[in-house]
Amino acid sequence: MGLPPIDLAVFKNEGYVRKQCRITNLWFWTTDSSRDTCGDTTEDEYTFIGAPLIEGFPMRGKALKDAMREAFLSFFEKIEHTRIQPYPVLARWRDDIHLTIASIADFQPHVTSGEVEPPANPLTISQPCIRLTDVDAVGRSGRHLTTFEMMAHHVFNRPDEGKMYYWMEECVQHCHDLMTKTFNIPSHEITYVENPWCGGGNAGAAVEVIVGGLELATLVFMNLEEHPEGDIELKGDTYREMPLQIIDTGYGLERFCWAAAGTPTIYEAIYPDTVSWLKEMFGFSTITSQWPNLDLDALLGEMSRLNGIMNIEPGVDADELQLTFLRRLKERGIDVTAEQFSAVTEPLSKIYAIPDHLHALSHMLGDGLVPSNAKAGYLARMLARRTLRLRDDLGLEVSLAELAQHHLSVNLGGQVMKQTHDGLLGILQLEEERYIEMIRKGSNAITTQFKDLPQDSEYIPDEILFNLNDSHGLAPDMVVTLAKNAGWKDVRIRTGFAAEMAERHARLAKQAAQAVAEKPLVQSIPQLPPTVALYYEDVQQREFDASVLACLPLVGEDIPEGATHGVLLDKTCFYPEGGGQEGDYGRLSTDSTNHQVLDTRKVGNHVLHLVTGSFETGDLVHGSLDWNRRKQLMDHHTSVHIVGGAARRILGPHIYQAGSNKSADSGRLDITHFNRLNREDLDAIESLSNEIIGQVQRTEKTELNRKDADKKYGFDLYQGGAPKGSSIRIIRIADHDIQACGGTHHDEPGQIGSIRIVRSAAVQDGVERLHIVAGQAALNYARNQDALLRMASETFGIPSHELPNASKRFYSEWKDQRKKIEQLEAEIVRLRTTGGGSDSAVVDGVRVVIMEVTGDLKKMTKMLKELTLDASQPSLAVLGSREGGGKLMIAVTENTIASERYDAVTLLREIAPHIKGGGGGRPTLAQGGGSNPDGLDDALDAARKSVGV
RNA sequence: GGGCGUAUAGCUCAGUUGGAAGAGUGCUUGGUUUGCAACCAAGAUGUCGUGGGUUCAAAUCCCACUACGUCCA
Repeated sequence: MGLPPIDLAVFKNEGYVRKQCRITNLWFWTTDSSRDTCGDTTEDEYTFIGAPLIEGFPMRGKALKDAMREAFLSFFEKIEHTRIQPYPVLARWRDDIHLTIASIADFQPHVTSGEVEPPANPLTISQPCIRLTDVDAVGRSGRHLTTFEMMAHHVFNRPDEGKMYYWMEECVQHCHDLMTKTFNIPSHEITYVENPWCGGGNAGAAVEVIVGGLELATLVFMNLEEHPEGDIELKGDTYREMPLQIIDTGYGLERFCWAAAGTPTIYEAIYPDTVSWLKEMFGFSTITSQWPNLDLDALLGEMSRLNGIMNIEPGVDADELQLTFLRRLKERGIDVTAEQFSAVTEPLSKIYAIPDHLHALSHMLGDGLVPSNAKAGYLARMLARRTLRLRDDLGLEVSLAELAQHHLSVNLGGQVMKQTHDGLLGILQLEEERYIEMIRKGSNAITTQFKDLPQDSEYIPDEILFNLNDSHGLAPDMVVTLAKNAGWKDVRIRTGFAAEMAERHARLAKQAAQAVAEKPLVQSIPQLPPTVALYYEDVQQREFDASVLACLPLVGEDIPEGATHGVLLDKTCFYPEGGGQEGDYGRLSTDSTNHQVLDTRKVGNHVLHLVTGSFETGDLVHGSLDWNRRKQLMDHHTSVHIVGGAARRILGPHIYQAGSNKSADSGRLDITHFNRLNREDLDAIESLSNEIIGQVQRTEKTELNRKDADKKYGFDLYQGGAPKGSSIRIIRIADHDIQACGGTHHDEPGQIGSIRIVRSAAVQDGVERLHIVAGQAALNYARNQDALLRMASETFGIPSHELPNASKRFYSEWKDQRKKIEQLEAEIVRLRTTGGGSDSAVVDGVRVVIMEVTGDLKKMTKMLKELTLDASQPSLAVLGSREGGGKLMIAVTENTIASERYDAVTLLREIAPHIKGGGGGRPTLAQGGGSNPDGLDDALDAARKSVGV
């Protein structure tokens, strides 16, 4: 069974009739009984371009958005909806998405699952969203955006608890009233299309609101959840009703603005100042003035209309697409040549995309995101680089920071964000520098990789393009530009390459997605009540009595050596590994048995003690913690919070925890930051951290439900990642650091003693790892450092404070002396070979030197250079050494009678057997070694014999 | 989270199948010219990122680490 028709009284009262679309087959409601398309098809063109459908909004840009948003929100406020402030665009409360992609994302997963109360009910909101999936179409299509605001009214009904606010009838009525009364849209311009929605395991009936060919809003009635035994079938899956019935609406703020402005594209409605600023900078008027008869607004308007009804598949050939456009424009009375078309639309599509990208960047960085080469930060870098390329393609002489500054003041009205404006511009300045560096390096990579490619080549081999893109960040069309500058005048990309590269990336991503599931520690956990956690009530407690509920043999791979069983108790003060804090160790004992606890883990709601033997179910056990370890873990965990807060105060509001680990030896804290940290930064953070230890008396630990926690502290609370469940445990160290955390912490920060930041390392670009030691570990670290210094200074026989200078001096002396030795060795060779001694002879005009020397192959090479590199004295040299099992090296002077007469490799092969070895090389230089140094004399004799001296 | 790549002179980078460590620029000295720039010649500068391994022989091949870059999710 599918969904029943959406047959509402409100439609009939407003004069609507239900019809089926002849193109999409969807059912829709309209006041025009002759209408046979639903309004959102390949035959329904935009009707509002040049003829606005929403009246009363003469302004443009930010003022228009502000007025439109206010009209929407106050409309719903008047009918009992609570206005909610927008959430950040960085979805910190979720671990499945980086960016807020819809208003409902604010309430997923905990509110939509029914676990947590919504902040208000019903509520209205205008939520800035970012979607990067269609980033390629932005600017080209006339309507695509990466950033938009989703205006919404949401309702969370619980009919089983008697909480029913409103459902379809009222929802559609509100929507219709808004459209017709607030915005004065005539009823006949509005169609309501029935189109069921499903996604993420939920589904429900849905209505699309189409005005003038543009989908302005969607009303979703989410009351179904995926279930194998469900009796409702949608798109191949079965669903059943769920207790929560949610109204999820989405009204596109920018689309409303467009419909009110009637501009050729959406960008002129919402970013008019930026568009004209960039047009002027680019010199757009000099292009259009070539063709005074060209009606630009008509052309762009028709383009948008065509884009609205044409389904442009990704990967479609650009030339072919252009021909289609030209043909269809001509049908509509717009006569434009291919040359005019490209000259106008190409720069414009770039100009349009820039403010959109800046808007997304401003929001992301404004929320404290740091650009990076991985995760969410990469999305910001990608947008920054796209913007820079658009700018470069247009040849604009303006920095990214200047563009952003313009955007912040013109399109965001100087809005205050989490990140400061200076901080934001500074980050973009850095990004531009990296971009320039990437292009510089990329140009080098191109000349290297193109080395074997003839200068008149037309196509670049696929492998080179893949490689340049993936390893050097050079998109194919960028490669073409750079290659042309470097002398390959005719290169271009073959058709279909872009699609193939996308496919290749998709294939690789698919392979990577096949993640390995972790093996469980035990076969299965029996049905038991959750373990009572004593470690929160009193973090100082180290002894307790409990009864054994189950003792299970361990089966997983990730178990400590010696552990055989996992023990479940009714209660425990052993902290299980979690939130980056390692598990407790200790001992469990009864009167008769006594086993070590080698680790503690969490399995569902249960704490599993990994022990060295078995207990009987029902045993009463006494547990005792390895207190030194626990104390040290708490030192490190509380320190990590304190250091994180200190870093935020010293480095800026973008500091966010990207991960952490606390072991007995040390703590690790990964923080987001746009630069490498130097020792001065670390010293400042370290000093502030130690001040906090002295200043803050108590660590405040509270438990709040999620709704109140979000309201009170915001989303910076979730430094350690998105917590599960409706109840949030909050650790507050005065106003210095407040975060949700499930770990064990000192009641008094002073108990840590001292904190040292040992060093920092880069985990990835934009994420810096701080290594921390605290308490006893800090002391141990200092002792170890002392020992290292002591050992080193004992070797030199000097006091440790002279180590830096002494080591510098020794190192440079070592270098000088090594050079001296090489020179002397060469000198010895020279002396032994020029005196006419037994080592040197002349055979038919070729000097022959055969002698034993000391040293390895490297040294022998130097000597050979001395002997054979002088072309005025043709020479053959055979050197032998007893080092390392015996070495032989033979060289002849190149391009002389010596090299004509003698072959170094042949001679080497002839004599090498005497030292039981082999070797090889080139005819003028051969080297080899063996395992019988005693045979060296024989080998050299054999050489003398062969040459005839 | 996964893939790919890079690390060689002060700087920017070549280095072919494992077999003699290179270029450009900068530096020093000398010369020519001189308003500056420039030109010619000679010379100096190397832990081939670190640590292991394979080999007679490693900048080169293998492994680990460190630093950096880049693409995808």
